[in-house]
Amino acid sequence: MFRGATKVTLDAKGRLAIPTRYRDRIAARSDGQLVITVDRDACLLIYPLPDWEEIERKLVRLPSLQKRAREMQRIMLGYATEVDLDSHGRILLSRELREFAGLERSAVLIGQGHKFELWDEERWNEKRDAWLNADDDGDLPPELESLSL
Amino acid sequence: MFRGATKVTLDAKGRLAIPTRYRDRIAARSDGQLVITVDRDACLLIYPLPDWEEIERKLVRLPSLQKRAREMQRIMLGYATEVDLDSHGRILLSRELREFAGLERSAVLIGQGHKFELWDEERWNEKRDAWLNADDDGDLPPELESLSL
DNA sequence: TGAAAAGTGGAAAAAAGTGGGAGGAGATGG
DNA sequence: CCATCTCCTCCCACTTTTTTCCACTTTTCA
Repeated sequence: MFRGATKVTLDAKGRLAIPTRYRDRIAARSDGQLVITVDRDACLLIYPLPDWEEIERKLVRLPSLQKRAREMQRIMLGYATEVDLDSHGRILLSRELREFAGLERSAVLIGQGHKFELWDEERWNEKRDAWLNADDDGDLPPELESLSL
Repeated sequence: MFRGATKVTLDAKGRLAIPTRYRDRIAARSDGQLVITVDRDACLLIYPLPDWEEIERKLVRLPSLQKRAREMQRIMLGYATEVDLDSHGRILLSRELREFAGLERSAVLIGQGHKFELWDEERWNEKRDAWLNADDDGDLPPELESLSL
């Protein structure tokens, strides 16, 4: 399980150092191979290669007559880029991916189970605050209401 | 069961000494491994690893189509950070977590059953006073009204 | 009041992050 | 089709951060 939020910085060439605590797991799972694609919420998704391949199989099987499904497929597959960790544990984000997610220098890497999300720091803070402050008296899904933390 | 409120101080590196009376129980339950994440009320939650893993299982099972559920999941999993007690019973709080909870130096550690809450002292005092002074004649949920203390 | 335990801070060593430069592949235009 | 230029990639070196370990201070309990 990937967990936890880490502030990261992109250098002038668009390189991003993966936090050390994740590297062993990535090396073990996919020998340092990752796939990056885009998400609806203007962030990037980063998967170890085998996990991505599973997603990909599901995507391809989507009924391609449905408009929404085709759109999803086009976008997620279309942006999916395979990258390797360099000798210092960094990955290179293509210009296209950076532009899509509005990434300049400061970013936040969020562990989400079997994948990561990468956000421009400012966008992340805004979204997070919006989610936290959302007033949801009464309209919380029952599964969530009853979840005692 | 963790109980009681303790004033604690963070040092310049963001380290926090766990009060001694809890250490044996933490060592027994999780060999000194804790998971820290964030709460909606701008404080941190601290769980022994096995207790957190149970929460995590529940979170992952949430219906991921529901927007609110996904948001909760993103934030709680996203901030969840695993830490170990050092040789002096201290844990290190990452910059990200400290910033989220507005933690500087003075903090309050609150025992809450199977977890702890960690508050910036000033925020805690304000919130506590606000809760105590809240006037809620009649609009308490029935579960609470009928609870005889 | 003294001894022991806990709390606190700091220094040194190790590791990670960051940036720059050289070499090479591919693109572009003559 | 070749020459040249640009962009990308790989590698090295330096800086900063993190971690670990130790020492001193403060508190607690006998």
